[in-house]
Amino acid sequence: MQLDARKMRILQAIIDDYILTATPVGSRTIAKRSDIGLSPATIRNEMADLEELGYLEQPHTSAGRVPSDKAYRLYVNSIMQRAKLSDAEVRYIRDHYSRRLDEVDEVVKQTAWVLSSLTKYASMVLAPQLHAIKLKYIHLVPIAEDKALAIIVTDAGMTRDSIIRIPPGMKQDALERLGRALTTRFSECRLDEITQAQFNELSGEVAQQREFFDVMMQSLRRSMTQGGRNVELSGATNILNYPEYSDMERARALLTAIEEKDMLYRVLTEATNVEFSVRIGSENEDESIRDCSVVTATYKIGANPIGSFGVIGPTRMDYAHVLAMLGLIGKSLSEVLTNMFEEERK
Amino acid sequence: MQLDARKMRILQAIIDDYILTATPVGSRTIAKRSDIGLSPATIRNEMADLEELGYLEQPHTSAGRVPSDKAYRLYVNSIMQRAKLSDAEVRYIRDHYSRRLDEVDEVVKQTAWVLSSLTKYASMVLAPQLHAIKLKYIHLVPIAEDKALAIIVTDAGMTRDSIIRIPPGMKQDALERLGRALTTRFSECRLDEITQAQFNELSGEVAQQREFFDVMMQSLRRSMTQGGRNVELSGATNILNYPEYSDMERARALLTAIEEKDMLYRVLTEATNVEFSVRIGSENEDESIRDCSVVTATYKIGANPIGSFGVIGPTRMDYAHVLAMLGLIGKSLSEVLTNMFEEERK
DNA sequence: TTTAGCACTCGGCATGATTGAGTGCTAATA
DNA sequence: TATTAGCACTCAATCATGCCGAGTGCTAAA
Repeated sequence: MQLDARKMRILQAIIDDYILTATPVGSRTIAKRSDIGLSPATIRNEMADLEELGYLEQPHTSAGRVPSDKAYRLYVNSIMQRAKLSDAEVRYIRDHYSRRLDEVDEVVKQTAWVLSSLTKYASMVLAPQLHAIKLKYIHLVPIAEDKALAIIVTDAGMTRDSIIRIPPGMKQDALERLGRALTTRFSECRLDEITQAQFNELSGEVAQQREFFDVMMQSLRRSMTQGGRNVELSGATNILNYPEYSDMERARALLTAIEEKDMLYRVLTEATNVEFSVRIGSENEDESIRDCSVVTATYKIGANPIGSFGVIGPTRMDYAHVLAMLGLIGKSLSEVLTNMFEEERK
Repeated sequence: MQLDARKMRILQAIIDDYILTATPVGSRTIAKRSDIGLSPATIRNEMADLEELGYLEQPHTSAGRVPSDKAYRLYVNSIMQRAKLSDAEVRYIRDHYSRRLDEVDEVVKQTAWVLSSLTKYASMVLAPQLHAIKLKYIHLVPIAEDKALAIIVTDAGMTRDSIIRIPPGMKQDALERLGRALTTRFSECRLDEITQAQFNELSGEVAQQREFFDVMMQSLRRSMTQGGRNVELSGATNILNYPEYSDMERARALLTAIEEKDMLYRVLTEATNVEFSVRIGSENEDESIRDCSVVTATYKIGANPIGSFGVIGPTRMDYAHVLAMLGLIGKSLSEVLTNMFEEERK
């Protein structure tokens, strides 16, 4: 069902106004806008049509109209124009990412903070899913009679290490051979996809070291997974500023759901598959955020999408603006993280 | 100014009632309690006295009385009896700490969760301040031509390691000598107290390696400090359940202050000096929590107090009960962490 | 097809009366 | 002298009431 141009314009005007004011908008308000040039009565007729088509809703007779989720969806898909960030915004973001940042945690927190303070919505950042990154080398270096250092180097130039106990009697050259064998077998594999089963496929001398292998993988995997389920949150209380949450019960329900983080983790991991995602109200899987919108974007290390981040806010969100911000922040975040690991490689 | 026994009993009755109901308590309510045996009129006289002495406050004429901060202080210091946890509570705590927990982060999160879900207040846990822990050994082990592994072992049996580049031409035995020199000099020192100045005191061959030392210390310190400023938060939205925060403005102000975490970090680091601490309303340094109470306790690794944790809630908090919980949780937390690092030593 | 006009709806707000919990004071009582 | 009953008074909370204004739908005229 295609809407004619006039209905489109009226709908857009209603959405624009509602995003700004959060109060149901009436026919007079729209009529007064210079660029429409129709009387309230005409607008009323059109509005009645739009309501019938499911784009508008009336909280009660004698109130104005409110855009429905369907309207926002149409807005995001067809009406909305790409927004441009203000100079101040661009500078703010640039500034925050040009600072010295040398801990992943810090960058993640920073991002959450920048995002929530710029958008005034609740922001969330999924920590990098390092376990999803690809292996390049495994080195095994003896450091004492019964201990060795296992070092893995990944795709993106990141290294992780871990001290492990080695079986008595294992000599340096055996260790080196094992390292090489593992490297040829598992190079290009994702760390979380390396299983015992795959190890068992290996034969010869290497196959003897199964127990040793298990311990090593567990230890390495742990140091990669480190904080991988972590969701950094910022500005959750921002939502208390929006009149749609002036009702305590609603506010509490949403805040509680956000604070739990489980749900956010679900939403964000799913969102790691698409560069940008917009979920409006009832489009959300999760019950507790069916009256909010969630907008997310992904970030990368090198060329691998490795995590996602975004905001939660009322459905009358300024989608164009938020998307523009997510774009720039995602770019900056990816750069910083990529540099961080590249540098580690040296 | 000592209160006579009867005033004491009346005050206690008022506090008990107010903690339960959060509504100003009147003379009739107290008189009806079987164990007092006085008429409302008498109680009124006593209440007037207590008000004059600063233990009670009246929100307005014709309302009942509300205990003042001073009253709670008296209650905590002199009236309150040591509370006993219910079997269910003890079991709940025990259960949560007997699970397999092998990441510090996890234990910290767990603690915050247990605390907030049991108390129904907002809970906070300061991550272990590992930089405050004492050094035992420094080992330096060559692993490649230009790289070595620096390993430190602490007091509590914890180890941390870090790969560092070594100056060209440095041989294995020189490395070992340096390690020994550093160990004798810095054993028993806190990691965050080792400065370049102290290094400069060293003389001979070792003193040549100043740059190398700097890099190493920085790298080690970073891996110890890891997450040290972190404050884990849980159940912040619990405070929305208390009628004292049914006013949106107040609720938002408090939630925002809590969410910021800076203030909590300040409060908790300070609280790491005393085993238990109770700060009632205006006793709090920080403006934003002058109408709450903060109760904290410390936890240890081995014998070293290494962090603290606690709750934030309305001043009419059930102090005795909360303190009992903090006691048991602190004990469990200390045990788990101590085991964790002891085990690492093996 | 558009618009002016009109009757109608309904939430929000100010007003005012009522209620009830609680107080302080005074005078009687033990 | 300490306690208590009685009474006048205060004040927040609650509820009914009426009014206002923003907004609608419908009809008839342009």
